[in-house]
Amino acid sequence: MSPRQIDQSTLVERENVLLDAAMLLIKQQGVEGLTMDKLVKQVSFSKGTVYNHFTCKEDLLLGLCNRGMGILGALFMRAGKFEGATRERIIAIHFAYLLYSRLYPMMFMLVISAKSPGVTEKASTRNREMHLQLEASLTTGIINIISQALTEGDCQNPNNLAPEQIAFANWSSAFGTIALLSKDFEQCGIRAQMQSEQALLANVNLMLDGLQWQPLFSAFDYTQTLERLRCEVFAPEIDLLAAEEQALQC
Amino acid sequence: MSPRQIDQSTLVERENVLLDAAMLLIKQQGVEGLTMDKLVKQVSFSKGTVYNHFTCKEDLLLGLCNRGMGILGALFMRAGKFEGATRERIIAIHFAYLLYSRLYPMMFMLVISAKSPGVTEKASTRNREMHLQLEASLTTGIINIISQALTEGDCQNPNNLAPEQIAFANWSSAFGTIALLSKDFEQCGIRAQMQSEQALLANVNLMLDGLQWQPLFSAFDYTQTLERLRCEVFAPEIDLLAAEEQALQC
DNA sequence: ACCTATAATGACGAATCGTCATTATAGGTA
DNA sequence: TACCTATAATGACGATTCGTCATTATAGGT
Repeated sequence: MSPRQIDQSTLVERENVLLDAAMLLIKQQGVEGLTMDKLVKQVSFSKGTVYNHFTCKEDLLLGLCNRGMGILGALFMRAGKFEGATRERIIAIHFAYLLYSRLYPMMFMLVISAKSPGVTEKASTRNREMHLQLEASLTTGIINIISQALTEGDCQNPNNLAPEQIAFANWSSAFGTIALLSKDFEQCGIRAQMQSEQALLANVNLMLDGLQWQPLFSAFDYTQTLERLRCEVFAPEIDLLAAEEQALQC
Repeated sequence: MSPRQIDQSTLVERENVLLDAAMLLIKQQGVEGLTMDKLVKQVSFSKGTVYNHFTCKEDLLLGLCNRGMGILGALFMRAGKFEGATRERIIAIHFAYLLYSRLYPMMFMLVISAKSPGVTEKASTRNREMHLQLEASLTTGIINIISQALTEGDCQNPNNLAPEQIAFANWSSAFGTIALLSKDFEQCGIRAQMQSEQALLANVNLMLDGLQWQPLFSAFDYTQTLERLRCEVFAPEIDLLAAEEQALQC
């Protein structure tokens, strides 16, 4: 009547094994290097079983994207707890996004392709719903800070934008900046990293100045905020990046 | 001594035939639907000849991307000639970029993948160089407006950014906004279009306000600028979009 | 009429995706 | 214990795709 029922925990275990292997393959050979056949070879079970977890390659990609959004959410959470002005907290979130894009460049890019109809249509309902949920979770975190800044008067918002519009402006700015910067990721090295951070800081501050979000860029030393973020909040991630760079020796 | 020399003009002719066919395939079946085999079937010559024009699929994609950047450059040129304040001209360029992304959504996205190492490495030197050249041409067009605004005092630039940094901020903002908006392109319709335009306008104006680029958003009716762009400068493109929409009946 | 350097062809091998007939397995039953 | 069955796992296979390269065709010169 109930033969060979599989344990739910081993199921998620295996899914993690698959995602780990896929991330490793991507790290080694790029997104194009990720192949279902290769993935099957890396793993202790067969192709059919893999396709039992992910209905198709697109579904796997969306699964990877979702895992990344989970990681990003955790980073945002820590950034949102930064002790300082609301504007500093927003900057902290932008910084977290930049860190994420450096730690998992391919996952960052996956967000784009995951949104393209070619992927979304083919992926499983489960992963699509999870994706929407994760996305909502990320944005509400940001909107909370914005709402607080609006009510407390930090963000004077002269153009009377809705909180969602402000969140969208932030997201666009960060996404665009990082995406365009990411082409320079090849030229890695501490210097390129610093330049990325400076460019990100410049762009986000322009936008926040436009919102009249106090204190304005000219009235506060936000490089200090960045320094605190590097040393206090995100020290582990910074170390991890440095270690990776050391390993690559470039 | 010189048998069977092919005419240079037929060569570019054929390349255009190939690019046309590729664009059509993408329009019909998405980027994933573009296949070298399908492309060969669509044109009057054989696979070997196709591979004589484009060394590999990535090279073809970069070729498409370059063609798109040429089109975009032409749009930017017209936008830059908009008669009005420098701030209006910058907004005109953002608007041109949005139009481009709506006219050729896939080409807009190609810029991202064309920059990924997986594509760049494989593409031919010729197309890579052309890509860099086109990119430079696009940015200098923008930087010219920025320089003018700086010298004339329109752009007060309180944070003392270099013109290149300002150009990067503009590009990032536009790119990020449009890329994030493009997921909504499926829900086409006039209303979605208007919303996109409003969102783009809101974001770019935040950034320009941050630069203290006169006249500030609160001191000028920039929806009027948009209206002029729609009716005067880019009427043909607007009509084209409307016609496409009519054809799709969605 | 013939020759030759170049251009065009498309059959092919390798690699990929996803399927599905077959095999293995864990629990229930006699 | 021996057997049965519903579910899980397997991997060989067909269908596509990419890119190559041995073969064929062609335009100009002699």
